[in-house]
Amino acid sequence: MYRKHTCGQLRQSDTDKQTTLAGWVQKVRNLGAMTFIDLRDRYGITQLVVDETASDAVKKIAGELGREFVIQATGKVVERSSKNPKMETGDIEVIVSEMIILNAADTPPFTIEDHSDGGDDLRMKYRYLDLRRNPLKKAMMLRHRMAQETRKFLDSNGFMEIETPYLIKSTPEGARDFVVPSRMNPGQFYALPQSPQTFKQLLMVSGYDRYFQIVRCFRDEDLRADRQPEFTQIDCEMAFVDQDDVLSTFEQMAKTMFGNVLGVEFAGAFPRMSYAEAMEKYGSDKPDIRFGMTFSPLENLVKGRGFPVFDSAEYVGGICAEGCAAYTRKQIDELTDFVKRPQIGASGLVYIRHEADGSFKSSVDKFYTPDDLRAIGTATGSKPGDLILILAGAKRKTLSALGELRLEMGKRLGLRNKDTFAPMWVVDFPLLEWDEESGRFFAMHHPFTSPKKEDVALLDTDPGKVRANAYDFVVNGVEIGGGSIRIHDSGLQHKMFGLLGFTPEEAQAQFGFLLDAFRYGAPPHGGIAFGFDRFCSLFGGSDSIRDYIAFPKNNAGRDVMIDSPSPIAPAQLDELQIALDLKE
RNA sequence: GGUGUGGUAGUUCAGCUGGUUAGAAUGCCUGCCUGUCACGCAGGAGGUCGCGGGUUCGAGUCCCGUCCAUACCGCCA
Repeated sequence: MYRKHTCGQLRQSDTDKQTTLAGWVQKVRNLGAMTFIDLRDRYGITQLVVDETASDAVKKIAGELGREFVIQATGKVVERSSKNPKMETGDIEVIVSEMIILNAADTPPFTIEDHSDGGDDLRMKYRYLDLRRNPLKKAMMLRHRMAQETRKFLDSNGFMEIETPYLIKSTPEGARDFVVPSRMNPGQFYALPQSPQTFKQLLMVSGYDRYFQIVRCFRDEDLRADRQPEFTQIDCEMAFVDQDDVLSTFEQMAKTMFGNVLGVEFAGAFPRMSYAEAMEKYGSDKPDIRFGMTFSPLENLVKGRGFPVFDSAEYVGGICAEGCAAYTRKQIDELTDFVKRPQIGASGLVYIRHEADGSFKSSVDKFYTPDDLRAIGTATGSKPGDLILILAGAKRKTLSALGELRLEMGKRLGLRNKDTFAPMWVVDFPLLEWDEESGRFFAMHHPFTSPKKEDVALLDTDPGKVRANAYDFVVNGVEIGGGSIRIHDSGLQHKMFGLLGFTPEEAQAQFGFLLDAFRYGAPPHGGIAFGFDRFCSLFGGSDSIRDYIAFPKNNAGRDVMIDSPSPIAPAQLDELQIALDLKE
């Protein structure tokens, strides 16, 4: 037995006990005739003391210790003469009588402390050392806790955990697939799943009417702080349900997780907002509703006064930033630069100061009378001391630019507190999205999403107007989950593929298994998938999901620790009958 | 594919309009130290200024290219 207690376990009540601890040397403080050693493991830190009572052998070993040596120490637990209230084990220490080095260690390239001196790439390269640090340990524990709460909730609500294959079939829709060559079928490739979508639908056909899986998914697209090429979903599907059934079930799951993991309770139901309303009021399909500052349409008030920018605009909208009337010229210039950045793409920013004395001053005084400005103030709900910010232009683009400006102002005004959670459902997404470039419709969610019953007739006349039984779970402006009620009728599914530009033959070749299955008794069904990594980072208060993944990939999709991806041996390529034809 | 930011000691960073031998902190090594817990004190070692080219009497500093990291846009049904 290597240890009797862990390094986070001993308390004053254990005084006089004989113990053996094992762990990593966090710090050695040699005061000459006595040496203090902080011994660390997953559970905490306990102070060891080598004093004058120690044998020469123990003293010699104490002198040889370095950071991160793995040691085992035996001794008596005693109350400290000078306690450390900052440590959980700070009331006691262990007077060492025996000590052995289980494994010496090279000096680590960065400090294993809460605030490490290591930079990101270095810590990625030595991820196994980074994981020894408290912040990472906490993140891993949070993830573990959330996975357990998920399983507990779904299990107790009758969901079955069923594994679906990772080696599946490449499909043309959606993200780029990762592919895996098949040795036994030369020239043919598996694809790694972007999600187990079709398999969970087939499970519904099989009668497993409540399924879930905490499952790895793969997408070969460029990375972001909140996007990894392999990521984890809480993937769920239910049969004999409508949209309300799915939403209420998973609203309950989310509330259970908020409650059990964070101790955060929500009084009423999560708000539900249509996609159309989210776009009109927040300029986003994932609004951050921790704060208001919603958009006010202003076309009717501003057009026809000779200001060309507004007169020619398809859309003019404003937000009211509370208490910002005193913004300096420099601050407003900063905001102008912000909205003019190519990523946002507005051509300019108009402001109206609602001064503390009730008067109005604007950057467009030349075109608008005080009464005009007052009317805009009323429309945007401004009070004395507020600043009204107005963007104009093509509707879609301007709404999203105004949305970015709103988020920026929310940040500046401290309205986006990480400890505040504002969950919501966005519903009634459009079924289809027109793509100018390829001149065809794409499924906004995926091709298996059902249209709203009352909109089905529009499929033939105006497909772009059809709303879907699709929904997203959004918290604090982050899309945490999304799903839909699926098509379970093979006729409707055929029609959908047709709208997406598939010939019947192509549809049969790509999704024949699903269309076939629907002919053998498919129940009405629908489901949802949560981005588990994002869920964890939301709970942990971080914008990056990498902190919640034990071994993440870097910006270029590389694992710098194991140095992957990497070339493979010619013999391996030969076996796969693959020849490389690298450009450049 | 594009834009921004960064790359200087093991590590985190400073280094001004180009100018003597490139600094600090921390870590590391040596010595001293009986109550430390960010221990303290004294001393020491440690640098291809990412890489390549250019401008210049002279480049860590300016210019061009390139690589790496990172955030975002495109992309992500």
